[in-house]
Amino acid sequence: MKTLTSGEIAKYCDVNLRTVIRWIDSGRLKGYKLPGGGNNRVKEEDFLAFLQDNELPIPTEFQTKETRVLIVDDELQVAKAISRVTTRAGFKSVIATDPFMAGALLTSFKPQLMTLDLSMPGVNGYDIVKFARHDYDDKSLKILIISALGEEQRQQALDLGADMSLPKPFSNKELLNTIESLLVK
Amino acid sequence: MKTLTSGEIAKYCDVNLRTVIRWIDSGRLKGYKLPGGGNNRVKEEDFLAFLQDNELPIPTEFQTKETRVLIVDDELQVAKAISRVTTRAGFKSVIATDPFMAGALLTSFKPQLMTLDLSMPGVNGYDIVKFARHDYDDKSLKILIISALGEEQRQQALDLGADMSLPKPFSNKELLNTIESLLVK
DNA sequence: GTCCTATTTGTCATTTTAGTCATAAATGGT
DNA sequence: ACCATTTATGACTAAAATGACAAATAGGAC
Repeated sequence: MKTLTSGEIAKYCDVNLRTVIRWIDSGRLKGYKLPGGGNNRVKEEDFLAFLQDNELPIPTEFQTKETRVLIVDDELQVAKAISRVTTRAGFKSVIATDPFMAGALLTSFKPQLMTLDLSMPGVNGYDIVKFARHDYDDKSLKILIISALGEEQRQQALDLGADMSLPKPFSNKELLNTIESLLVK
Repeated sequence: MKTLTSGEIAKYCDVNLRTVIRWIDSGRLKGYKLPGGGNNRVKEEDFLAFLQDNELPIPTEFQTKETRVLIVDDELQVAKAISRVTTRAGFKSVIATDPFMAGALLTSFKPQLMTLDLSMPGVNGYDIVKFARHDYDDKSLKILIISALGEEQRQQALDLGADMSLPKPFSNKELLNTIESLLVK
């Protein structure tokens, strides 16, 4: 069970240490004292409850991190099919049907996984993989290639840094298995 | 996460503390209350949003020192020509030659100004303008249309929310004057 | 322009809360 | 056991909240 010191809470809430101690002493923030001389400790769950009850902003470290999936495919039907699977699996899913939106969503939505159709008009899918691996800051992004192109082209994308590939057409089960295998940490 | 007190905001906005508290209480300025007895805190980002929304002057402490320009043009020669002018004028300049990069750089580089070529293969320039005006958070982004298309098409982009347009070809002087007129605050 | 009204902002006194400082104690690591 | 860092505490200072009221401002109507 993770606990926090008064000083840590002070930093998280951007207030003075003295203030945090007063919150604890007054009972507004539930905590307990160590035997030694009375240093305070607060259970993480109590801290979170405290933040919620008082409508304080929740530090990014404590935000429940949902898993986000970005689906890049110019065929809306295909994209929606993928989205249905990922949404049902509990992932927050967003669709980009053109390269501009793909770029915009990648850097703003910051997904943990991106499914990428290689054959989109206007942009080379390989370039997107290259970008993600060289000029994008989140190297942990998983890239799943979904393409009707041959094995050879899909392999090329893998060589550039994509994590897996799936030929079109695919079954929902295949898709889900592949995605979940990529997202286990 | 940096936060501000009501007093700090009062100083920044050169208004009375009482007034700031009323702004927060009325919901005009988003903030939250500390558990103790209700001292207010405002997240820095909320304060900046508040300043922008109400077109208040931004204190020097919060001003972004450099001005960033994103140049979207699939013709690298043209893009570089624009970049030379903007860089020489002291702006940090970045080039996107395809729509994916345009999207990625718009949301990560967060430029104050974007020059946009309307006729790029793969994506409709109008859609980019629409995105910037409807689904993008920084409404203060200036959009300068640069296009060889006719007056009519450029006007259409302006109707969608672009700030100015410049026909191709253009002189460096024209370009610089236009950009600087857009960036004066 | 003047007058009127509604709204916003500022002032003041008071109470409460938060921050500062110095000192002592506890904690974590070696 | 030792040391560096962090925390607790009390006393004090600074800052913020609040209500009541005054002043300033904006917008209409004339």
